[in-house]
Amino acid sequence: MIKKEKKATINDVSRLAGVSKKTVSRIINNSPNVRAATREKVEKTIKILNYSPDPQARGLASQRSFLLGLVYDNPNASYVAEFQQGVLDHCRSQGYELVVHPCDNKSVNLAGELIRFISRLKLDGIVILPPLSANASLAELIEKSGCHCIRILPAASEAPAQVVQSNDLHGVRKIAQLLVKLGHTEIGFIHGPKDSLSAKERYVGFEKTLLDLGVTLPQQRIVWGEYTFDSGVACAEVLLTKQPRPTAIFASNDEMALGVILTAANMKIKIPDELSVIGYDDEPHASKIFPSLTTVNQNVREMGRLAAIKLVALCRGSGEEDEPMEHSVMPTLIERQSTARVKFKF
Amino acid sequence: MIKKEKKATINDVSRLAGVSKKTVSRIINNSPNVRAATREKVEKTIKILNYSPDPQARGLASQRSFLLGLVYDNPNASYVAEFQQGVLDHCRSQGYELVVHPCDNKSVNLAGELIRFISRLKLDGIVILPPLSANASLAELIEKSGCHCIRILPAASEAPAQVVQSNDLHGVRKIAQLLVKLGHTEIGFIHGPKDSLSAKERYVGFEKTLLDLGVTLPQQRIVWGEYTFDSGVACAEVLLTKQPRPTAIFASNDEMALGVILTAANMKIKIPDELSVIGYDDEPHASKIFPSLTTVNQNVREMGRLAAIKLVALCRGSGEEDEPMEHSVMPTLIERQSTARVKFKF
DNA sequence: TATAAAAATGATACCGGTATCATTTTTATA
DNA sequence: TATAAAAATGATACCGGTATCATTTTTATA
Repeated sequence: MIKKEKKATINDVSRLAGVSKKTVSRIINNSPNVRAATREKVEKTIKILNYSPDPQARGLASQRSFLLGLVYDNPNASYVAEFQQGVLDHCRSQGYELVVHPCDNKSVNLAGELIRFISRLKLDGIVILPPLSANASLAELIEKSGCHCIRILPAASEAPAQVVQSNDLHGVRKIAQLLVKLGHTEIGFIHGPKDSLSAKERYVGFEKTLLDLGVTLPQQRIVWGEYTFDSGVACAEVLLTKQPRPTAIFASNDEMALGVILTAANMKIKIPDELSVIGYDDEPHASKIFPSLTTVNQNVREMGRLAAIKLVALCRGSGEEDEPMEHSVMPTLIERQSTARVKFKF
Repeated sequence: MIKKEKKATINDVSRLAGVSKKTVSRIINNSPNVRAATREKVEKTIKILNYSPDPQARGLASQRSFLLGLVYDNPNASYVAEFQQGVLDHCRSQGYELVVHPCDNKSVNLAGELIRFISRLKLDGIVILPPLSANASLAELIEKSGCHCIRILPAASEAPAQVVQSNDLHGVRKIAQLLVKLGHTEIGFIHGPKDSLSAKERYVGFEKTLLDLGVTLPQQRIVWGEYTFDSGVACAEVLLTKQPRPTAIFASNDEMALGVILTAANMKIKIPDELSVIGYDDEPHASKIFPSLTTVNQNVREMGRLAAIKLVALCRGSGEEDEPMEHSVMPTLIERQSTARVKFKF
């Protein structure tokens, strides 16, 4: 039962169908100007021979590859994995495969390296994840090299043409609303890294929404973290030792929120009775700790799917004329145990 | 400063170097029978033109692709991401790129789908992660289709030829030794899924080591989980309500151990004073919860690197003759806050 | 119905490498 | 030094598709 039957080629198909191989090629590529009868006949033959075109040959002849690249330097494995899954959700059914390419944001010749990667594999398109995606000139360079390029960015940051946005504004608005609804007025905020677009957007949106709801976020309640667990610990220590103590802390990502929870535990501060904590990202473990973490799910997989849809459309050269595509993904607030109505003030 | 200079081809190199393109090809592929002087001359020319061969053309002509595949159906994103990173550590410097291919273990025609994936892209080799890797006939089928294949498996399970092993035996031995050293004799064990090789190996090795150290693991202290958080919660409830209560629980993976920790917290059982908990995997959050989790790090990235080394060697056709390669990766026990010396008995 | 224009199809070169086998050059042997 | 064997190199076909442009067929118009 060895299935080592030789793969059918375009020549086999054209011979059996009684047409030229160029016609078969037209049908494979959905070119116009093929009679319906011819198309049907050839498609039947393709099915009979179980033919599928050789991507390498196709690529060599047409200077394409039917490969997409995923470029990232992201410490958050689950983010990358989920995104990757979303991309594959769409692109595999479209005949594209995905090549993953982690790289180093601090690398001296990142652009050169990426260009080489792209040209070596003749990638049809790539998706750049944050924080690499913040580098607009990098994306420009890549576009210039003839490779389509979708960047993942927070909502406010850029024109939506080659961008898929996570609507962080919406996410932090929900958070601010929740905290105010629960009666919190003394709120601490842990800011993300200075060069992070999402960090900035989360800050701006959070503060503005609070203000709209009549709550101020004073400077001494804002501390700067690095999106890491350790920085979360450090920031929490600062916030929780200042008097009066805040009754709630919003950390700009889950990683730092976990640091807050740990620090509170060490300081015997009860969550959520004495302190509400909110994160952002809904990492896999956010629901599996005690107390489980109230946070925002970015719907990363959906973002990946959207990015793939846009990218494949671009590669097919049909991006512009079609109806404008969805490009912003709404995050979802997820309430868990780490938030509660204010009981005391300090 | 647009760098749209046309990519140099093998013809450019051969012309400039004054040799035939077949000779250039020989040098690219490290073929024997090339004079040193010729090689040097051509290599200089390659450098001057910044030439690198087109993988598609190469693949089309030689029926290879210089692509490796990573096939998995693994719920643990960080495991996959780390492994992926390890593979790339090696294979990128060797001129190979990585195509990721998540798939569904329960899919009816998994084998067929994988074979199509491989033949479409003419993958040179693939790595299969657990639990898919347990399916020996799948691997055989793939080998038969002409694609090299490395499986990741627990140590005891198979001949090391096309296998990279995680030495779970070593890991659980360390765990048993730690628990006994801390004075535990009333130990609960949460078994992994029935069809999981690692689950079985962890159980067998753990029980045997305990026995060697004079501690028995009675049947009623063994409960069956599914490597999921929820099953960990359920198993913990069973173990912690039976009298006498165990003073320690080893859950076969971190996910379930987190369930134990949560359950203990809900039952007001203090960790580690009243209960020691150990997991397996060292997931990213194991160190970031309270109490932080004692567990075993599998050195997944190193396993990925090893798998890539073996796979690339196989693809080059040099797997057999060389010195036998390392094929078993030793895990590392990591002691954290969730384990302590026995204080009470129940 | 004849003819022009448009649509459908095909012949052939080509993408950039490697494989095969022939030829040339070098080295070893008589 | 002549000759045979081995090593190095090259000419050409080929991998399996697409692009270009020519040719054939169909449709629209006079």
